Amino acid sequence: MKCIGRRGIGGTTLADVAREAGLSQGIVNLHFQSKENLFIETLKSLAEDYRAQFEGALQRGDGSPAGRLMSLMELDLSHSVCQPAKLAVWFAFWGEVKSRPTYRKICDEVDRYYDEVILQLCAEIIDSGYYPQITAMNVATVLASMTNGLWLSCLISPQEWSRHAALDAVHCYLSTVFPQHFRRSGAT
Amino acid sequence: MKCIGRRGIGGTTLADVAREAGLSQGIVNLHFQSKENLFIETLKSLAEDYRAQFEGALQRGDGSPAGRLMSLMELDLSHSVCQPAKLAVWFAFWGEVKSRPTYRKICDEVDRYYDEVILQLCAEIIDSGYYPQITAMNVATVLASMTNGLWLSCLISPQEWSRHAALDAVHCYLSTVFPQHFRRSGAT
Amino acid sequence: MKCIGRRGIGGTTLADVAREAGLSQGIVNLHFQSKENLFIETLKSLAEDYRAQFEGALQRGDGSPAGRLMSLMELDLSHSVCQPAKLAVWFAFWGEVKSRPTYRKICDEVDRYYDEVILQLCAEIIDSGYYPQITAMNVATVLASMTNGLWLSCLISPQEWSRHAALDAVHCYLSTVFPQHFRRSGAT
Amino acid sequence: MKCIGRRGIGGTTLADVAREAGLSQGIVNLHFQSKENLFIETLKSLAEDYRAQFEGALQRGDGSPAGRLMSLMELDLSHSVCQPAKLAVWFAFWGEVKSRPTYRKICDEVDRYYDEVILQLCAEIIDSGYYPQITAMNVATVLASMTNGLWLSCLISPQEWSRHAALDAVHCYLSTVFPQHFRRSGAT
DNA sequence: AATGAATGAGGGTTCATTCAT
DNA sequence: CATGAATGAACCCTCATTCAT
Repeated sequence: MKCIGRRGIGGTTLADVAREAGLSQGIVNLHFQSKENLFIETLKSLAEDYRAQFEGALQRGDGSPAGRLMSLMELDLSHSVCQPAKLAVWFAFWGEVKSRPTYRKICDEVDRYYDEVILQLCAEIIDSGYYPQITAMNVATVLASMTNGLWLSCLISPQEWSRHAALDAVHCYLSTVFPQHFRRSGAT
Repeated sequence: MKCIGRRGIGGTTLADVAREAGLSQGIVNLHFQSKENLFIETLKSLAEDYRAQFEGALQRGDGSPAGRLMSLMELDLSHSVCQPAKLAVWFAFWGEVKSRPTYRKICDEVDRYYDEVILQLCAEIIDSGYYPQITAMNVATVLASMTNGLWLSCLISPQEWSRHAALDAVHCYLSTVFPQHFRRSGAT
Repeated sequence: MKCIGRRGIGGTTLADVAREAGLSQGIVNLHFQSKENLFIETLKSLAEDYRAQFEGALQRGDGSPAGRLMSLMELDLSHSVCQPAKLAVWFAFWGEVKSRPTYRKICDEVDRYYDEVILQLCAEIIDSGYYPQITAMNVATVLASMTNGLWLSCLISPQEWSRHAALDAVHCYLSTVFPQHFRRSGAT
Repeated sequence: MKCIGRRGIGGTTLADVAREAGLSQGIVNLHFQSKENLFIETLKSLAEDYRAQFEGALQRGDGSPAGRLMSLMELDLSHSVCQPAKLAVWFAFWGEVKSRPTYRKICDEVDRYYDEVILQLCAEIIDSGYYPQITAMNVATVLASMTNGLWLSCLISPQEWSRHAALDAVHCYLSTVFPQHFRRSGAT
């Protein structure tokens, strides 16, 4: 991941990886069979890492759907997830998704699970309140796409981009659509 | 762009490009000096193309800030912008942004202009209504990041992804934050 | 010649030559048929130029063999012949002589003529004096090789190399072997 | 060196070198990093080889300055140094000296050391005799340039050129300028 | 007579992969 | 298990040469 973050996927050579790991070049192929497979395992590990944090965030909080939803949003905009070095790796893989079906499959799986959980939480929130004009699908779509989009800003203009402003925007949005569940924070 | 869409940036060779263009390999370097420069020109052209459509969308509509804002959102979710083949190229470049400062500069410029216009439109909408609890910044952040995020979904799960559902989500969001300017549509 | 002097023979491209001449690339081949032929014509021209100066030097002076010989030596160490830019071209061709028989033939012709004239002059000098222990061949060999060798010094260490010191060495040599014909100059 | 001798510097390809060495093409760059560096190492090796022979020649002989000087001259006109194949490599590099500062530096170093030693030997000879009209500088200049020039003859007209005639000329010259140290040989 | 866009072979170089040790 | 020298295919790029204009 360090290498991909530094030089991109196309610019990463097995020699780089071996050097970074302090190992010989041969051992990389011995363990991963091929460069392609190394990348796939990297992506899998990246996905698994994210999923673990995701599960952790779900456990945290007061247990209410709104709390868990907020917890997930905070994760997506946390320092851990938003580091440009890590995001660069995600975008590197997304950039190859079109031409590598295997990458797409893994990314798709993460996305699907993410969407599913968000959708479920939104549904629970709507069920436990009175929101006649809102569908869970609409809110879930907005939330899921927002975080992805915010990451792009983080990647492209890292210095100017403020995680707090983003979190503020998310909270503002939630308090607008779900006023009964999310308290209005003072606008910054 | 065809080649990048098919094979990614790393997988695109000058031989591919030349074959696709029905020309000899030498002529590519004669006109573009280097592969790197060819990619930069490609990105510039992509950015210019988007900008042209962007300006076009700004002119369309009834001229009101709300109309223009909606027009931009419709553009971002239009068939023209959302074709996976085109998005693949954008993501291919975003995937390299971290390791190629030149790519970042071009992408950043597009983003900056986009954000600026959206922010201005939101500010005008807020000025022409009564929205004491909303800041233009918050709404602009949500909108800008949403479209980027929706493109990722379009890229990763193209078959399932519905542009209309996304547009619906955007409209739902706008009618929630700006009820005086955006009529509530029937939920899908 | 300018191009060869700057970049060497291997580094000279037809595009360089055309640019230097302020002409199009096509016209070079139209006139010279091929790059190889252009180089051959260049070498021929270089040889002819030298030969013209050589003949000129032979006419100059008082007409005596000793005077003509000295005149030739002065030519070889003159500013016109010793300019590094020109010498570089000669050495560039000599560097290719082994692998290009045509180059060798031209260089050989120049050399042969040079040796022949020098030898003849030395013979005349010996005949018109009393030098029982000297053969014309020996002196001619020394003189001919000296000038070639002095050029190499001029090429390799141009800044430190003094044409006057070289000329001094030549004169010193001649006054030693042919004391009746060359006056001893004050040693520098 | 074999390849350079056969095809010149510009005509030598890495494929040639690899084939000559019985190795793959990749390994050449693995060891030498670049073609340019391969040539530099070649020139260095050539220079070192010559220097080793030079030192060897200095040790040989009776130890007197005159003996050592003659020994060096004999080296320069020896079969080992004068083989056209080797000279071709030297001239190939000299032909590029103008456009390759690195080549010049290496050649210059060899030359400088050579000149210095010859000059010193001449000075010692003059000191140990009575030569009021000769300067060490003059003789050193003649000797140093002669050998270089004789090499050119050897390269250009190898078949006709006789090392013995050249050595004879050198000896004749030395016996003329330093009659007390060099015995007059019978003229050929 | 002259142009310069276009060709395509061949160059140097990189790098995933193999394999003797 | 591990190494790293070696391979060779494929890359980008250069450039002599051609040819329609």
